[in-house]
Amino acid sequence: MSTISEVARRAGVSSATVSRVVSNRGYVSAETRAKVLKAVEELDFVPNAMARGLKTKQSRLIALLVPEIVNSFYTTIARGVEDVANEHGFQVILGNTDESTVKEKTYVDLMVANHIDGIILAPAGRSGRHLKALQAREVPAIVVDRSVEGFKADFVRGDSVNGALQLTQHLLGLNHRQIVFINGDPETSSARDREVGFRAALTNAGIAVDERWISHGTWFIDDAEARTDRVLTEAPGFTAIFAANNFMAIGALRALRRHGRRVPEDMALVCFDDVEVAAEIDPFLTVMAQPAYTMGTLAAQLLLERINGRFTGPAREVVLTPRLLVRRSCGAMSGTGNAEADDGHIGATPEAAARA
Amino acid sequence: MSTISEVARRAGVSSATVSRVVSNRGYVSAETRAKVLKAVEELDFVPNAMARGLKTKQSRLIALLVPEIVNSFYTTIARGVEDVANEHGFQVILGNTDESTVKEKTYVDLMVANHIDGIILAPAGRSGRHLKALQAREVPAIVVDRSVEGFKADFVRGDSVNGALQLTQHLLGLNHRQIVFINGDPETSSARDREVGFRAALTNAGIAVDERWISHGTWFIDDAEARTDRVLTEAPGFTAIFAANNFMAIGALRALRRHGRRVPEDMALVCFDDVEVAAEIDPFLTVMAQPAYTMGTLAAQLLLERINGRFTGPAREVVLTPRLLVRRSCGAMSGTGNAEADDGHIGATPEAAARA
DNA sequence: GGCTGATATGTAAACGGTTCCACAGTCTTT
DNA sequence: AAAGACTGTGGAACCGTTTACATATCAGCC
Repeated sequence: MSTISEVARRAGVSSATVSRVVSNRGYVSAETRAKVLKAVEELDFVPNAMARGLKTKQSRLIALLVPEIVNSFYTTIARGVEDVANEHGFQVILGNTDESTVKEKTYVDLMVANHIDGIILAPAGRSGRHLKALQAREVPAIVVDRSVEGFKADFVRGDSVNGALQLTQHLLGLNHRQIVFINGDPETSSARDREVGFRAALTNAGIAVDERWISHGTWFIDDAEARTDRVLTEAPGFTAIFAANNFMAIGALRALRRHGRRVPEDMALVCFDDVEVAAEIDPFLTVMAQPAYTMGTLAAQLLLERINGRFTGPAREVVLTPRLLVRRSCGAMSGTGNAEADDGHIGATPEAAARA
Repeated sequence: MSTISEVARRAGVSSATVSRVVSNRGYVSAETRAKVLKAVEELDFVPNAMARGLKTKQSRLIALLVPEIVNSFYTTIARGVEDVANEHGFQVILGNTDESTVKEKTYVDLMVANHIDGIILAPAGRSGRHLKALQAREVPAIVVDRSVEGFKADFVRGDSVNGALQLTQHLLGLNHRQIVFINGDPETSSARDREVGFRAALTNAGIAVDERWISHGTWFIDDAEARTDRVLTEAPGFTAIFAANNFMAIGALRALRRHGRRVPEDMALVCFDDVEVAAEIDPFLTVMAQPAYTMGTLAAQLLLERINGRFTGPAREVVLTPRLLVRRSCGAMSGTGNAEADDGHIGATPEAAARA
C-alpha cells in the first residue's frame, strides 16, 4: 500500500508535486510529470480516498437507497441514476433498505459518515425524522417514487393518483364493478396516492366503496398474498383485483392460484409498475407502467445540479406520467380474435407486432 | 458537522475520552460516559468515517460487484450477501459493472481507494489483470458465478457443466435432436462451462454438433435476439433453443416472436437461471435454476472468514448444484392433461400445487 | 506506608492526502 | 533595466479520528 510520500521519494520530488500530478491541477513541468507518473506506475499507487476526502470534504460518491433491490422497478431506476452519474464522473453506491426505516437510517448514517456528495432515496417510511442527519449536514438529496414528511428535497415521482384513477377506470370500462384494492404500506405516499385515485374512480362512477375490499399492509409479496387470501374467503363477490404494485400483484396471483381462480376468466388483475422481464416472456399482466429509467436519470440530474451548485432554489417536484399497458390479465383482450394471446402459447402477440 | 473535539469541549473532556465512549473501548467512568453521550446527542455527532478509516485502516464495508443489476439472479445474490454481512455488522455497497471490465476496474479502484474490508465480485472478463490492485493490497476477495484467470480467490459457483448437460439431456429426452445453443460471452467461465455441458450431452447421445447452431456474443438481451434472429434465417431446421441464461432466453423469445414461431409448439426453449417473478406470474420457461440466494450467503460467509482471519488457507471452491425446473416452454408439459398449463390461462398449475 | 494493579483521563503523534504560502527562475512589457 | 506575470517546486499546516504513552487516583494487601 504505497503512499504519496513513497511515490514522491521514488520520483525525487515532494509530495505536493505528486499530488499536483495525480489530481491534475497546478503547475508541473512535463519532465517532472513523467517522472512522477513512472513512479506511480511502478508502485501501483492509488490515492487513499479517505485521506483525500478528509481534506477535501468530498468523495465524488452518490448514494442510492432503494427499498427492494429485487424489484426491477428500483433496479431500473438505479441504472438511470448510474448512467447519468458516471457520465459526470460520479460513482453510485447502492443500499437496499428492505422497506425498513431502521435499515434506512443505518445506511444514511453510514453514507453521511463516509461523506457522500449527495443521496437519492426512495424512502421507506412516512416520517423523515431519521433523515435529520442529512438535513443537518445539508447533504444534497433527492427523493424518488415516494415522498417523506418533514424532509425538504427535490422529488421525482410518478403520478400515482392519476395512474390509479385510469387503471381503475380501465377496469370499470370492462364492466367490473366489484373491485378489490390490495394496497401497499400506507406509510408510503405512493400507496396513499394510489388509493386516492382508486377511490376517486369509483366515486366518479357512482359506485360505493366497499371497505372490506380495500386492504393495507406492507409492500411484501407474502403480505399481499395473505390479504388476497383473506378477502377471497371473507368477502368474495368481487370480479377484479387492483394491486398497488407489481409485487402485490404477484402475491395476489399466488392466492388466486391457491383458490383455483383463473385470471382473467374468473378474476381480472391489474397493478401499478411493470415487470418487464415477465412481460417479455409473456405479456400477461395489465399494468400502469412508470418510466423508471427516466425517474433515475432525472433524479441524478437534479442531484448533480444541487451538488455543483448550478441550482440552489427551493425544492422542485417532477411528476412523470405513467402509461397504461393493456395485456391479458384484465380480460380486455378476450374476444379480440387474438388467438395467441388467448390460448397460452407464446407467439406473435399484439405487443410483439407493435414492437416489430 | 460537528467533530469529536467540539463534542469534547462541550462535555468538558478530551477528544480521546470521547473516542473511547463512542467506540466503546478502554476505561470510561459511567459519569463521564453520560456527559459525553449527552453532548453527542446534542450536537448530533456522527464520527467521520474517513478520518476513522484513515487511522484504523478498516471500514466495515464490503463491496459487491455484479455485471447486471437488473437481472434478478444477481440481485438475489446481493440479498444473500447483504443479509449475512449485516448480521455481522458489515455494510454492503453495490456496484453495477455492466459486463464491462473497464467499469469493473473503475469500481475496484474506487473500492480499494475507499479501503473496503473485502469484495465479492462476479467478474466481467476472462482475465484478472485489472484486479491486481486487489491482489497487491491483499484485499480479501470472493469470486462468484464466474471465475477469472490469474486471480486467486475463493470461488462460489453453480455447476454449469452438469447443469447444461442435464438441461440438454432433458431436451434430448423430449426427442429434440436439432438444438441451437445461444451462449453468452465466452470470456466468462460460466459461458464456456455451459457450452462444455451442452456439447457433452450431444456427443454422449451420439449426435454431431452443428457449429452453425452454436453462437457466442455478449450476455445482453439484444445480442441474443440478434443471434437468434440470424440463426432462424440462416440455418433453420432446429427444434429447440438452449439459452445460456435467463436474459438470453428473453432475447431468443423476442426473435422467435418476430418470426412468428410459437413456444413450445414450433420451438422448445430452455435456459440457465430462473426468472422468479416471471415464473410466479406464469410458470412458462423451463430452466436450470441456480441457488442464487445461497450463493450470496455463502460468498459472504467465506469472505467474513477471510476478513477476520478465521480462515487463512488456500483458495476454496464451492460448487452448488442447480435444479431443473420443468415448465411449459420445452413442450414437456404437453399432453400431461394439465389443461391450465396448456391453455394459457393463469390458474392452478402443478408448481402452485406443489407449493401449496 | 509503600507497592501493585485496576481504573480513569489527557497529550500528542500518527494516518495520507491537499493546498496555502514562500521562493526562485524565466519571460514579457514598458 | 526594473516591474510584473507566469511557471515550477517544496515546506508545512491541516482535515478528524485513534491510540500509545504518561500521569493520577484509589483500593487492597503485605
